[in-house]
Amino acid sequence: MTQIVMNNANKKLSRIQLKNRKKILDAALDVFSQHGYRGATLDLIADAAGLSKPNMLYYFDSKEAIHVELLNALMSEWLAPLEKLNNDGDPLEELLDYIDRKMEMSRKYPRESRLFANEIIQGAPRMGPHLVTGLKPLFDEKCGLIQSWMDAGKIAPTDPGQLIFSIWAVTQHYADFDAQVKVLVGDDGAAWKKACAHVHLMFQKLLTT
Amino acid sequence: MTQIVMNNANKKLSRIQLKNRKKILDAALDVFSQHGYRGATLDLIADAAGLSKPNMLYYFDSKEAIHVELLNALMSEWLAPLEKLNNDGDPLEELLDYIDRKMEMSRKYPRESRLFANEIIQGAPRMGPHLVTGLKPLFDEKCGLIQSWMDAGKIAPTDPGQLIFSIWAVTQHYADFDAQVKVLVGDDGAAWKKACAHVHLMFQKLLTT
DNA sequence: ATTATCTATAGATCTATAGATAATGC
DNA sequence: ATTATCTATAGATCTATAGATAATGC
Repeated sequence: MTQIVMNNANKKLSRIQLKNRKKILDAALDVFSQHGYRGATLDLIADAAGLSKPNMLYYFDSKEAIHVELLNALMSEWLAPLEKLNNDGDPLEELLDYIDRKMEMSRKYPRESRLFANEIIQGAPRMGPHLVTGLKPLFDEKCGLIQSWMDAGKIAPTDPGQLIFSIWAVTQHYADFDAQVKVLVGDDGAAWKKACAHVHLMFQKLLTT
Repeated sequence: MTQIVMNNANKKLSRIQLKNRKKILDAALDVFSQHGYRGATLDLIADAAGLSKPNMLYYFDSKEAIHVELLNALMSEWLAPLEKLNNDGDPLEELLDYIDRKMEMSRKYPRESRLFANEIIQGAPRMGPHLVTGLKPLFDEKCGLIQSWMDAGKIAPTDPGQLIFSIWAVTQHYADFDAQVKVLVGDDGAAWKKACAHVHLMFQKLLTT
């Protein structure tokens, strides 16, 4: 199941290759994030990409290859906001900025959030190794940083790992559970502003004494 | 797609009927919550239930009928903890109790949480009407109650709806993203206690001034 | 008599490939 | 010459049903 994909970077791609691969990946992101891996079909993806099914398989070896490519790309995009968290500025500001960035990502990239959520909910069958090799080291490093801030009395003490979980949970909720949020409070700009204000306030209180 | 299922309650079911339906629903909860609707197959469910596929379809008309039955049952179980939130006790205590109940449910019923999450992430294709008729009225009612507590100065002011979202997000995260939580902090009892303590603290701070 | 289960399979859907044809780059 | 696209279809998987047989309740 889990397979290493040699993403032969030294093979030059023509302009058409690049353009069509991009179209396919964008279409696949639509379809996989909405239907999950199994619910997605090559027909749906090909239609969305505006290509025939066999032509699409000229660009990618298989359905799984498309999915793996998406998850690879997603992992680095997903880690970026956390990577930016560092010791340069004021700890509280750093963390609140991180939270704001995550809210921004939820609004701008809900498909990516749902792709990830689908994968994790189903037990990370194709992403497990990525979590161990990519996410965990970064997570541990940032937990250490946050712990040092707490030890120095710069922010209120709590468990750093659990803090990160709760940030992820709250911010990604707006992308992943959008269908529910829409039913309950609508999805106009006003609701979104309330959401941002609430989330900001919540973590501000948590992190100050 | 969306269809009303007349769950003829006046048709008496034999003991075998009851037992086998229960076995099927339990197996289906396993399979649907892990693989999503499309990823689940009748073969997987029948195997898990210990019945042949045709025999299973003697008890339920179709794959979708099984899923609908699960979602129906889920909706009431899912609303129960929120329903208990009322004006009897101290507002802060009421809310913190609700949060503790939700954490408990995440630990005890992760399959139900994931079944629900799968459905919502994919746009609630089979549950949309349930959300409108079942969840929304209760949500609105409890938002009103929480708002009245805030107005009376019993708890710190914030948006009641967003408060409920953040409670759901944080508590359900431990069930839905369990695969990720396990990779990052393991899943021993110690990690769980930390989680409960963190979540409790977070909302306690949020709700007090 | 009614309820429950089994074998066999129809019919739909889905991934992937074979092999021919058209378009493009040098 | 190489790259890209198309038609047609093989082979696997999946939902659901038909129709026969076994088990159970009165």
